Amino acid sequence: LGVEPQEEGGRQEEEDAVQGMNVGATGGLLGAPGPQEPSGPPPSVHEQVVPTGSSSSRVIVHVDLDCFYAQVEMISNPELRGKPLGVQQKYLVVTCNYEARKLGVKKLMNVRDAKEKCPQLVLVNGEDLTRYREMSYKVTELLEEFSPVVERLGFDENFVDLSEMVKKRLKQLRNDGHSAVTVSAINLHDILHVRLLIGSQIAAEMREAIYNQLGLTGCAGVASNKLLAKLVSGIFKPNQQTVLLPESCQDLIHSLNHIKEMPGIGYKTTKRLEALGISSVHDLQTFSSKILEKELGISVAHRIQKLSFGEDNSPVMPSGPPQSFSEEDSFKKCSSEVEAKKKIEELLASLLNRVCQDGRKPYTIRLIIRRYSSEKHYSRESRQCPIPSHVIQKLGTGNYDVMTPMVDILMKLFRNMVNVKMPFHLTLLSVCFCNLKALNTAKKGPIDYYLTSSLSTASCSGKRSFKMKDTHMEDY
DNA sequence: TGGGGTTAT
DNA sequence: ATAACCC
Repeated sequence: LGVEPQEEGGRQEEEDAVQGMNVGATGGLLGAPGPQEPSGPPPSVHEQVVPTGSSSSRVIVHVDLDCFYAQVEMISNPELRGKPLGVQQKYLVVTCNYEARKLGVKKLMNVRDAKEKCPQLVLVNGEDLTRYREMSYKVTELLEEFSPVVERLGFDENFVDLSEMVKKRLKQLRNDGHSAVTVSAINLHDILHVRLLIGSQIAAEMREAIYNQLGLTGCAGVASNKLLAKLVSGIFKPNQQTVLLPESCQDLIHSLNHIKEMPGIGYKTTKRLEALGISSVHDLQTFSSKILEKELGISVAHRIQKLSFGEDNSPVMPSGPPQSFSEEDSFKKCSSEVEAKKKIEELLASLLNRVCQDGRKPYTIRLIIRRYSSEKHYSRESRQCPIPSHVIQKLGTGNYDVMTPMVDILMKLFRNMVNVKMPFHLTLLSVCFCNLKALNTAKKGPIDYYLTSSLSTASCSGKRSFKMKDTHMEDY
């Protein structure tokens, strides 16, 4: 984008800009929030300025944790800090810390290649996602304290709609008597900037909170929509943040070297676009809408062509609790029913623990397989069915065996997909619980809710459960 | 390519 | 149930 990374200097420039509008008296509006000096992440803030404007009135932040799994591992075992660290799943290094990246290790690199590039590389197994998942939700919950509208994207990214928060802070600034906000900034151009800069200050506060409370560093991008916020968060990479002012929008999207880098344009669409001779953002912007609609369907065509202009009106959807829980395992070969059953039992056992802790109940169960095929990229098959109501009822109640009926169901689904009388070769098994419902389907008053919820937590965790149940009942 | 997730059709 | 997308 023709903008140099800025450390302290970048902050100075922005403080100047803000003070020029007379809101600097709020103190460190953009830079380091006050006395966080030695421990906090350097809240470097960058600002792009170039002409042309597309402007909705939202303020969105995209928060993206740095090499998340590796950070969690370094928190679990501080001895790993300072060493090149990779997180391994099967024969892949799925992510690695920045020490490892400096030595040439890349995400999703083969373990052999990684060791060759970097013999000192320390590897930890990351196939069990439990700790990552838990930390991930802590981050989301922390962000929800700032503003309730938080959308998760994977385990390490979150969008937050800051529009309401920014509105409140602007109002507060006016009440505090910052006349420029009421008088000079009636200028529409300036007020857009001010709102984004306030968003950037909130982003710095979010990163600071994530670091102080959870020990994690990450990047943030602030812009007027999700697409732009996401793209801009990746400009200055570890532990920095960037705000996109509207005039820089076109520069940002044209900094993409290929349409495949556009979030929302995936593998398949990229292939189809390339077949039409479309490879750059400019190609997509100028391509005939009519032909694009015919090739991709009106919905996809319209959406991705908007994306190519940096336009994205999709709302930040509050993720809330997960819609599904699944566990999967991949392997070189599974070719017998007994073998499959063992693996399915393992997956199911972990899932039952998770679903129990969640408190809600799944009404549907699904089994997913991947068959071996020598070069036919990717394809999974699945079978699902309702979970019988008598099994659902036993779900929270620890002393009844829920494994046996569930395994029976799963093996029926298995035999429905795989003809076990013929040779087969599977490379993946996965079990998924979905269609989750809160246990109090008969929604009465708050009383009813409180009772059912305490009973379920109680039955979930063994010995403590009765105590918890009693306490709750007495409290009530 | 792993071990997850989501929504649309 | 699958296909597309995201990490």
